[in-house]
Amino acid sequence: MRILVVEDEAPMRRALVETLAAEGYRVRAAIHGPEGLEMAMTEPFDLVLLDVMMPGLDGYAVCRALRERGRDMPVLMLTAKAMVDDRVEGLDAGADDYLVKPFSLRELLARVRALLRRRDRDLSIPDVIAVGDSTIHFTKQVLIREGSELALSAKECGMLRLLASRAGEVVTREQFLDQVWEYHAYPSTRTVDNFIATLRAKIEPDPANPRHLLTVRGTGYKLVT
Amino acid sequence: MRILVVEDEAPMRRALVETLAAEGYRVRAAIHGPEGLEMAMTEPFDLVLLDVMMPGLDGYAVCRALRERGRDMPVLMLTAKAMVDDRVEGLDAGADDYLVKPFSLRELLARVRALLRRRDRDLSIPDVIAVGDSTIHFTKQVLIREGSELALSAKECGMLRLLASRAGEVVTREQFLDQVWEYHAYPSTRTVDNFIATLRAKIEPDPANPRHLLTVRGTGYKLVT
DNA sequence: GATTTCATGACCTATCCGTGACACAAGCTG
DNA sequence: CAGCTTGTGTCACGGATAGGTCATGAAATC
Repeated sequence: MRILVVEDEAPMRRALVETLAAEGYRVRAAIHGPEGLEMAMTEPFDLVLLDVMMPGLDGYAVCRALRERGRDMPVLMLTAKAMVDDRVEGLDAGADDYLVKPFSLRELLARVRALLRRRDRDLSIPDVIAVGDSTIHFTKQVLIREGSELALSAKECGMLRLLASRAGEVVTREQFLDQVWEYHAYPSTRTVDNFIATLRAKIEPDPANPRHLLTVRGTGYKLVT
Repeated sequence: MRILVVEDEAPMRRALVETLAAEGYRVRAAIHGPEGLEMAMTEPFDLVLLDVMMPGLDGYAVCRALRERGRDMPVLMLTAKAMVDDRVEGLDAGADDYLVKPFSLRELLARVRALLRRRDRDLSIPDVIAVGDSTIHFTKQVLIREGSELALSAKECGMLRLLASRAGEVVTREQFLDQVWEYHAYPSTRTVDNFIATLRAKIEPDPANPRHLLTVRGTGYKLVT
């Protein structure tokens, strides 16, 4: 398996290359966006590891350019930010997965393996989804029900996105905190419950008897569309 | 779960030990690198909490020494620095996760839980399994039989997961309590029997004559798919 | 500085879990 | 084979606990 690493910071680049090479991957490295794009266009790679924060052409731009030119190999973004908004930009740009710095080497390898294993599965979700009689527009951050438009806050939107990406599956409170909240912000798990309440008030016809945003006692919540 | 704390500053060390102990973890502390290394090599720990900034043998060196000697328990680094170079050094050294000071104790606990859980997940079984004419979805926490969907409680799901990961083999009541229940909860072994009964009611066509969830008298239970 | 958004704690409720009691089944013993 | 013993099935009740909800305050955003 051939992997392209695009990372401008030398120590991190070296660490990535060495780690991946030690696992038996054939690794090549680019030191900035344009070089990475050039290499990805002219050589065959099975996966691209892309730092978001680079001077000049950043990770998003490189990824977008790749997709526009028809390259569909999985792209794993390395970002210092965990906010949903950034993920949205990355997903729009065509990234397949994210790794938030600082990350462990094991985690990196696990993600790389996962992407290579099921590379043709589309992890992104549509920008517009239907839940019951509601319609949710993620980029607009609104929910439309019975003709009226309700605004969704950033966290509400992030929670819905996570739930929708794993529709029918149980999402734990810790997973919400990991994925939706900032890397360093760790509110109590009760905060999650409160957001569920406000989401229910907006989505459910009868919030006291939820039919879409279900509680799974002892574990978390799940979304049934 | 046993946790080793290696931290030279007394107030921080005390805070860590007390917080973790209050959560029910069995905690031991070392006041400098060599002592921590010695303890980690001679006693069994499930996780190591390692301060980076210590006089003499620093956290990176301790971590690297542990890995070189074959210890592979998760290591959580505590660092005051968020610089890339330091992260890279930590990755090289074999750390699994980072906490950048100052951090909240809640965040600490969340990361500890996450690291400990990651190990349990390696009971790698498929997300969907078939038992008799039932289908079990673990991430959805449901059991489907004859077209209808039955909810599984957290404990029920955990017991099934353990049984399935060792299909055909006998699982003792003690093993159920160890793996499925939380570390500080230790109910009587009869509780296990009760859960078996409710599982049979959901899985078995004729619960009085179990064909899949079999009793092994004097030992425990086993799952035959 | 006003308004929206987020975080926390307290109180209440529903329910799931844990226990003990009893009945019954399976082994063992003589 | 009868009787004893030990282990398991089942049931119902009480209590612990997780989640719903609300009010309050902090923080961010404009």
